[in-house]
Amino acid sequence: MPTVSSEELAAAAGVNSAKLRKDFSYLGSYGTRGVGYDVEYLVYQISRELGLTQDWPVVIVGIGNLGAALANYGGFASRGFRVAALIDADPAMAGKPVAGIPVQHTDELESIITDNGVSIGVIATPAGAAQQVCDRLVAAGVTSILNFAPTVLSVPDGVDVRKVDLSIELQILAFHEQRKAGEEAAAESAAAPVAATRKNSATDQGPDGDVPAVMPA
Amino acid sequence: MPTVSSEELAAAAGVNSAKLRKDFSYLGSYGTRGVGYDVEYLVYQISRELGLTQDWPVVIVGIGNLGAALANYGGFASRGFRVAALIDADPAMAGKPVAGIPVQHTDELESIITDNGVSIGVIATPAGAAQQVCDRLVAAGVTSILNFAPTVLSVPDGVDVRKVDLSIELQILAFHEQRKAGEEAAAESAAAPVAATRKNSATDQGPDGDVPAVMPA
DNA sequence: ATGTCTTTGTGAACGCGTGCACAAAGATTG
DNA sequence: CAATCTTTGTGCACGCGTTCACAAAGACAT
Repeated sequence: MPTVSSEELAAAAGVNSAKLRKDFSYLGSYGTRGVGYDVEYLVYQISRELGLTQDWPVVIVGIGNLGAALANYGGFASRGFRVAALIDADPAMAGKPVAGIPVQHTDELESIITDNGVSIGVIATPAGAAQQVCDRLVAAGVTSILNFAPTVLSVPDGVDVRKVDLSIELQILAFHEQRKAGEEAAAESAAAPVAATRKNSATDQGPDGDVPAVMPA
Repeated sequence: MPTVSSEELAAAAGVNSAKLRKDFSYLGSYGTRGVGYDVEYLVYQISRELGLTQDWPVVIVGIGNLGAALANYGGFASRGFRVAALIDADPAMAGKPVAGIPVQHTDELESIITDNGVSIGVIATPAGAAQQVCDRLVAAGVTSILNFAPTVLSVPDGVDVRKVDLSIELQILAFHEQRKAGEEAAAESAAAPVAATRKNSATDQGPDGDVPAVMPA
């Protein structure tokens, strides 16, 4: 039976092993003392907790470049997501297959949501159409929305919205880039250490961490 | 002179006003006691600190759906980014304009980087090509990379990488969706409160916050 | 000018999460 | 079966960031 110790996992993830054990303990006691964690069982338990073992039908609204990119993105299926439908307002798109799935017209939105029991919607429309699409999705029963349009959506209580701003990551890189340049001509401005930049781990390639808490766009 | 108080800003952002004032204080003393912060001046100071007042030439490598979507994305220009070039390995793409910018062949990569003084590169290639493209970008002088390919890139010290995984946000939504469903059939599993989900503010639509620290993909 | 009122900037206290350190548990060996 | 060794699960202490609370600063009214 293949196993891993918290120590090994912690080293790989660049975190403290005690923290990792404590985090796992919230999911239950899945480890064996003196041995470690059964890899397969652990993966299953974490997958289950994260909802990866369920099948999540999603609809993508707005099949432009971004919508098409999302439809083609392979990472969805492996994470338990199933693209139930692609929806676009352009009648010329209707019926045309993208990533093997025929695009349907916005008129069908409500029936698609209902018939497929969709609770997660992805908005990849232009900014102007986003709120309207959002309202229709919510009215049809969607309770989670992933928004790629550059607008803050307003939704009723009980509906989750996550906004993805593709330029924010670039901005963070530029921020670091600027600091790199600044260090060469170092110590030009005396004090003002600017919200201490903490580096989590050497292999940190993710969002979160290293971003100032308050910094409006 | 239009001004804002830390109290107003804090309310709008859903944070504590003292924290906001302390954060601002790291940038210097830009407020006036009894009045607040001069909006225009504050915006300028924050913009400058974040590097938004500089011009950042970027190259986008891999002009598929995603690359094209990025090239068309309006949010870049307004944040100080300038798409210096679009690069693709497909010779058939060469010369074809995307978002008004002609696509150039991978052969030109090094000269483009050098000639334009590009320090930030965006990788939107398939997973298989990403590391190779990354190596060439770095060799040519790029020191910050935004990676949309589903691969973890390895880079030398001094080079920043940020990986954007479009499915992670969906996964977070699915996680919450699952918990919503679980609450109805509540208290089925006794204890195990699972890493307490903290909600930052009522209007939180952003990444960060509300995500478990350790949770491998 | 003097007083009052508002809001900043920050020292100090509090609270929470992280990491330490160890007892308990179980595997493994003789 | 006893002894030893490894690794988990967790109580506790420390440290850091958030929040409180207030003195200082400046605007504005009288």
